[in-house]
Amino acid sequence: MPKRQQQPLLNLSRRERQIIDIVYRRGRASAAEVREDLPNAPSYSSVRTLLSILEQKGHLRHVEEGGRYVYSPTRRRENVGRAALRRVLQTFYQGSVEKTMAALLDISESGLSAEEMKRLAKLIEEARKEGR
Amino acid sequence: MPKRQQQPLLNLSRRERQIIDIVYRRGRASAAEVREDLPNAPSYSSVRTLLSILEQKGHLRHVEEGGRYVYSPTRRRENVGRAALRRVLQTFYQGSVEKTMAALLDISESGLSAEEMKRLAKLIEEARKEGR
DNA sequence: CCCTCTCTGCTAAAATATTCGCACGCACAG
DNA sequence: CTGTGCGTGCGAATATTTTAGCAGAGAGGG
Repeated sequence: MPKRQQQPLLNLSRRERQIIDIVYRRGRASAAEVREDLPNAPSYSSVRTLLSILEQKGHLRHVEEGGRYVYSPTRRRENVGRAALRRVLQTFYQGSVEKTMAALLDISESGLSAEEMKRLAKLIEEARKEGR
Repeated sequence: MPKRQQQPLLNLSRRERQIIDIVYRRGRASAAEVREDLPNAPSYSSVRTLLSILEQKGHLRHVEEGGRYVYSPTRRRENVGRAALRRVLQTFYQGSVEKTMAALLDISESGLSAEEMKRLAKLIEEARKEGR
């Protein structure tokens, strides 16, 4: 059985990380779009090179669309997000889900709608019932 | 006003990131301890070099203790954690606190105690009242 | 048909990061 | 006092990352 690497994304270089983040945020993106979002954007050429590398490493795939390449992640956003959450949880909140959630609530000054609050309360209630 | 960099930690190289993560997890650590936790650990000498660099960049500080250097983060774990959370939130959950929390609950198969559940429900309730 | 624009693949230089060896200082046991 | 163990700082080789230039292909306007 091939040993699965737990956190492939943690092995990326700085630029690679920035780029893959952008692709995850957007869902899919062309080289030009990625470049738009890059801080201290290098040349178009450089961006393309990095995208190729990321594809070669298996993190991205592309489809041709109107003559240009549009990239998207190979791993589901959901799974990668979970891994990232776990890392934050362990690194900054000593593994405490409660602490992390408190921080999360704190972040959202922008406001959770009453609707969302309700659904969240329900989620927690359910989790409790399931004895998790 | 000096322009404050939003995410200094995002500008770190791979090794630097690994190391600073370890220091945050442990709270404080000597070069030897950091080395223990490093995947594919390089020589002790290399670890020390990286620690110095991180200190020079302002991410770590050290105190001498029993003749050796013990490093700790300069920025509060709390703040850095929040920034990291924000990033995950934006990158993988489209900025939805609700989605992120759902994922967080999902992660914690290990179990939240009834106590924790209760406190969480309360937190959410409070947030709601505050109309956030 | 020809020119122009935008894209890709390939290649190589430049910049950074990563690694480690060596010399020196200090504490302590013998 | 002297040798040994452990830690630091410095300097430099090596490896990786990052950048960008150049040639060729295809689409579309005039």
